[in-house]
Amino acid sequence: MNNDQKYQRIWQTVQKIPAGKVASYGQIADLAGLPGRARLVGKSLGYVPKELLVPWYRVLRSSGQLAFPKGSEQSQLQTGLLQQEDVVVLNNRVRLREFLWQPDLAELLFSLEF
DNA sequence: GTATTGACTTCAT
DNA sequence: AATGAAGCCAATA
Repeated sequence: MNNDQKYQRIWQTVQKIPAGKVASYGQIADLAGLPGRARLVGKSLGYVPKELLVPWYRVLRSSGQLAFPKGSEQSQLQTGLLQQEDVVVLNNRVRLREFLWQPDLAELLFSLEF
């Protein structure tokens, strides 16, 4: 399996995150069938083609922290996009107890059909 | 080949 | 709660 395919799977998986919810890099890696590859997920989100419409901003660290430093250009953009869908971002962090995406696995894996 | 890098995660302070 | 070390692993160089 080549890189493009891995990236495609990651992007597809990220597209399944519903508006108003967030997921962690590691979680997306697992769901995409690439366990242990959290860092690859981050990398691939930097490569999303602009015409593809992947909600990269719904992906955060396992701690709920945004991946970018507080106050950075990117973190501000991400915060804005999340707040547009009523996700509360406080101090560069999202409350996972409230906003973490918890998909039905059987349904999700079927809908992905790798 | 080896070495470094990183939109990460976990565990121990 | 915050910080840092160690672990992680594919992609690059």
